[in-house]
Amino acid sequence: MSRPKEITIYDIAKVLSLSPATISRGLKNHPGIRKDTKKKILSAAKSMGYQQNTFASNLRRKHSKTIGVIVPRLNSYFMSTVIAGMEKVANHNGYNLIISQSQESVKKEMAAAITLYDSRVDGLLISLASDTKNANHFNTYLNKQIPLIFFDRVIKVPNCTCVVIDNEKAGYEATKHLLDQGCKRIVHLSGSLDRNVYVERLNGYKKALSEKGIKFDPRFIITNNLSDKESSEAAHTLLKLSPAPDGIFAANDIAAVACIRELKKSGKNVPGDIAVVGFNDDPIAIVVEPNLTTVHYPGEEMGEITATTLFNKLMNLSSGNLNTVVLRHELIIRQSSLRKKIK
Amino acid sequence: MSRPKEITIYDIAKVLSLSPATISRGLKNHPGIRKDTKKKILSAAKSMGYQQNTFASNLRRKHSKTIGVIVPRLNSYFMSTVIAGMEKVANHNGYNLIISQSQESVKKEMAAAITLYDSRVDGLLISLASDTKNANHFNTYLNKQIPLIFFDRVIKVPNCTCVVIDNEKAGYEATKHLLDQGCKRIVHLSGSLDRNVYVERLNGYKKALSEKGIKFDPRFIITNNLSDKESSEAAHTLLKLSPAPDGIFAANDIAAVACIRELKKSGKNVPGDIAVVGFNDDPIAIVVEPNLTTVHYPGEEMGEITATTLFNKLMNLSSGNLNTVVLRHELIIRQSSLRKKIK
DNA sequence: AATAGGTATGAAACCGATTGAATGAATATC
DNA sequence: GATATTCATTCAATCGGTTTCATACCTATT
Repeated sequence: MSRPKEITIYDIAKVLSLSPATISRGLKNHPGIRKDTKKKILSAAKSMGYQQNTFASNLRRKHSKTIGVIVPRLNSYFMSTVIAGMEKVANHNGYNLIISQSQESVKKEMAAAITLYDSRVDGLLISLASDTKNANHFNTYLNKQIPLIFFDRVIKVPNCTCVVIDNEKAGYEATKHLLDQGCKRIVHLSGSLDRNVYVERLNGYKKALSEKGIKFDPRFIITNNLSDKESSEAAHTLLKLSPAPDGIFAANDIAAVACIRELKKSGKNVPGDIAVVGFNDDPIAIVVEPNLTTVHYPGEEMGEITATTLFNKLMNLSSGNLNTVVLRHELIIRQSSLRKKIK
Repeated sequence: MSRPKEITIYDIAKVLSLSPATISRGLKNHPGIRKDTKKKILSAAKSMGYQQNTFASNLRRKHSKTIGVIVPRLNSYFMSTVIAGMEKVANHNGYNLIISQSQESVKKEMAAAITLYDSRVDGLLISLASDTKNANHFNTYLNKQIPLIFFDRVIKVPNCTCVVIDNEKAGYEATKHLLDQGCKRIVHLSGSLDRNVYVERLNGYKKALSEKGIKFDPRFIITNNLSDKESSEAAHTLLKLSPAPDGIFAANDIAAVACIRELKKSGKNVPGDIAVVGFNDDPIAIVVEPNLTTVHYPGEEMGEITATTLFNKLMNLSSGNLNTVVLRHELIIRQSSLRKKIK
């Protein structure tokens, strides 16, 4: 019943009458080992069922071949796509991914940071919780010079790369598009204004308005957690505004779709009465009717690039020292905002 | 530039003039250490910024406090929800989650199994790739008695628990519902028939048909990868069938929604001409028009229960020895299949 | 006072791979 | 033929926490 004993390099050494040092070197293809010895070692290892003990190796080499990921939530389309991209790159480089959810809470984010630190991750990829105000809880990493990469929901920290899109520009484009469609009173549905992504989208919104000479009206900004539930409520709040809004720019697609659903229920026509633009290009965008105009945002690519940047940094490549990586985004115009023919 | 040195229990021992053994014991609340000594140790550890080296600990104790997860893909709503549930439970028990994607390929599944084995995971949670035929690549785990739990896409392996829903019953209910709505020629859109979930749903479909005395027609079974793309094509194939089908039972919601979209494009009325039922209850189900009738399937709960079962097994609780855990599912009836008033 | 029992701590081996320095053998150099 | 150089392998220390066994000290028992 007891577990069969592990095969170690000592066992192999004994069988081949060599020293453990030679086995270790042979196994990792060290140049100073003769080719036929290597071959013998490899085949013995295989036939004996040797599997290396990562702990011993990690303990000695002081790295883990593991990277940590902290995200607010795993179960959004965007986030799972990002992580799929990271996993691909990590796996390809022989690294493992340890994933933690902050559940949008700094407290859990701090706890996760500590746990992952104890697990001696070689680097950390982070998308911040909605109520995180600063990066102090990552100081242990900074002191130890363990690379930190922020993606999507980022914060400026010296020597840490951020991987983002140009949220302000995207917000500007989304809003400008609504204005171009003849909207005059655009509501912006936003998330926590502690987070760059939402502040910047809001700034883009403001910029587009001011460019058109439209005065910014704070009553037209509704912030919530952008969930289906709270956004449905927001839709009703927004219906009571007067003068009535004729456009909505929502900071994610879930919120936009919730609004469309509620507006339709209340007998409004989308885009006729109210045009709607979302953000993310989730799969629901092409399912909702009318199809949702939204900002496309390359999730998998963001994951891949974030992970690649980390590896570059770990290998001391200059490309790992970028301050910010800005990915392309694209406003995808569909029916939910189209009041005019596209010129 | 060099990394600041790590604080070890030896450093603490020196400062407090105690032995490393005492520090180790004090830190983990060993009963044989005096209370005030413990207090001293704890406070010194804290003020010196001690963080335990997991590798050293794992090396000695021969466990990793890490569990491995292998899934076909991360970026589906269902799967990310399952993993969110697992992460919650793991985190709560002080365990980390290492996640790998098989990308629906046995080869990658095998590679992931090896990597995770090398990482000495304490247990493995698996949902199989679409082309996996047997569980031989998990033999190393079985030999070492490392617990394996399969979820959703499972295979029978001695001593391994499976966490599933009753797919046959769900398939039966979905089909029966269509029959009750007056459908006579129901197409079943299925995935790889190497996978239990799809075979069982198909069996349920067959059972419902035979119960109504309807002869099973293999031309009415279309199998593909259930992606949006292939399912759109399937929709066109199915439109050419004669006699024309009047119902579709799709094995996931993505496929069902793709069908609805294509059918509508071709001028068909859903549910009037063709009633549609999906599987999974993805968020798109309540966005597509008409809203999709589908089998609800508790993702987060499945993740939590799978992880909990593993922990029970690790702690040798009898509840960890169940052969199969079957979760509740529910057919949620919405517009896409409703041709009659609900009685 | 001598012995037993219990408690708090320490010494040292151990987990298994890695690696700088040392060794020995074979080959090259003058 | 003696010395230098190269090559292949080994020695032994190291990473840092855990754990078994031993030890020292104190209290309780007779």
